[in-house]
Amino acid sequence: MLDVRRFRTEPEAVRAGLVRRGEDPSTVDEVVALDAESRRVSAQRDAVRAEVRALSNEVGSLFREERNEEAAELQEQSRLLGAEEKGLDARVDELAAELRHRLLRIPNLPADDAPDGGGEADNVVVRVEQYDPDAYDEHQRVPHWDTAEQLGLLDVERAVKLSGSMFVMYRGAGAALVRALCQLAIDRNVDLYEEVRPPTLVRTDTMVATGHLPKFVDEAYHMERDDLWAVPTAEVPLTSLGRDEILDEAALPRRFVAHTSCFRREAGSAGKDTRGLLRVHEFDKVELLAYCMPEQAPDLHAEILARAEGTIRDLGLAYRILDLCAGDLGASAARTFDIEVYAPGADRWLEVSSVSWFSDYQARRANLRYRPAAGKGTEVLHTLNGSALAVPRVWAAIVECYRRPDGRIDVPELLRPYLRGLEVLG
RNA sequence: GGAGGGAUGGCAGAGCGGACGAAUGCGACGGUCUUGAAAACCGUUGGGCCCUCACGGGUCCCGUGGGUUCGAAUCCCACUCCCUCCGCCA
Repeated sequence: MLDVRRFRTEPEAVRAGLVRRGEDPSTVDEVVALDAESRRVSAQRDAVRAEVRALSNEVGSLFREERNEEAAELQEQSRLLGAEEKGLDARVDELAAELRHRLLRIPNLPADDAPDGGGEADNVVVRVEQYDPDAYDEHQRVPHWDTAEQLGLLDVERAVKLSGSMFVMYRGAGAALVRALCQLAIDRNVDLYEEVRPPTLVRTDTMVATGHLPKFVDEAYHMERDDLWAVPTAEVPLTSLGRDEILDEAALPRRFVAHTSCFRREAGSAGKDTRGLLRVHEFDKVELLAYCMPEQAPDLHAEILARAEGTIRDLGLAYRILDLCAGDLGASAARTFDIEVYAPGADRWLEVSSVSWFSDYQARRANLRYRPAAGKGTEVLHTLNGSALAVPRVWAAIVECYRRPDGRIDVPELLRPYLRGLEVLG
């Protein structure tokens, strides 16, 4: 959520930011008007209320002095004011709710240095690593869904029997590989990041804090009976972990790493990327997330990117880094770098991590604050996050890249300790 | 799931219709004293919103939402959460 104050103090900047995203900037005027009206009415309400309080105190002391008639007179006066106050109060609530409703649906402003552009095609390729299009042999040009089914590592057919399309089941060494990848990603980050295992069913507030609600209701699984939502990423519980808390400056930055299942309905993407592991409803992911002061954010953004990238690099996969343009940024993000791995079998670049800086957008929704060591009062934190490792696509890229001429899969060096020394899958 | 009890400031804990943003204790911070520290003493010590360059002022917040009242932490209703006991259970 953007700070309403920005709408009053720099409406042009807000408008410009929304335009860069391709959003309709007319909401800015609506918010400005609502905000002005809301403050006007609440000031009025406060004044009336102050008078009622003063009168009531007066009534109290008059009764104590047994000057009952005078008291009764003031009582009547206060009653009338009370009625007026009630009306104003209702109006204040109404305006506040309306304002919040608007603000919750307005996306974050892109960072100044995020590239311009309207969509995917305008994203800037920052660099490409470990990729040589001519280096792949025929045996690596087999899609993972074929290889993995043949080797018994993946059982999509039975997963569909259990849960429907876009659910998958890993089996044997394939299941072990999932576990190995998660543990690898956690182990590489616990030096600095606190390991957390959060709940994966969360309340509505928790989903609202990260920006997944109300805008993206259709993307989320909802348990109606208990009014709980299945998290689409550990970002959701980790962001709310500190909700409504005030941290000391000395405690910052706070860093967390969490492995969770992630659930996504993938509404609107029916028929797209449906083969194998390209897009699934439920998957494992290890997420990195940090709370920090604004001035710490650039360094942390670089740090999280470096860590996510390091794991992919050390797994020996080809990848590239994209700087997302304003028009392609997620609603809550101010700046995002995507990491995409190259899958030679599917012959596609697969997004495996989105490393985002959310400025104070999520923190304001979550009411995440800190107390500066110097000065007084509280400030809103900044949040950042990125996938340390998202299993299905990395799993797929490994199966394709490391496929040997005999159709079996070499286990990347890095993962062998996590697979009891296993060198070949299948 | 059944039966009871509870929710107040950083923590502990009073208050149960009138001057209560809230006693008291602890903690924290500042000061006096001290070579330094401790002890003692004095003082300060929540957050949101609005107005103000500022000083300051107004208002809201005693789990949440509603109600009664001139006036609610205090009374009423609903909800949520927590604790204890019983049942069930990985």
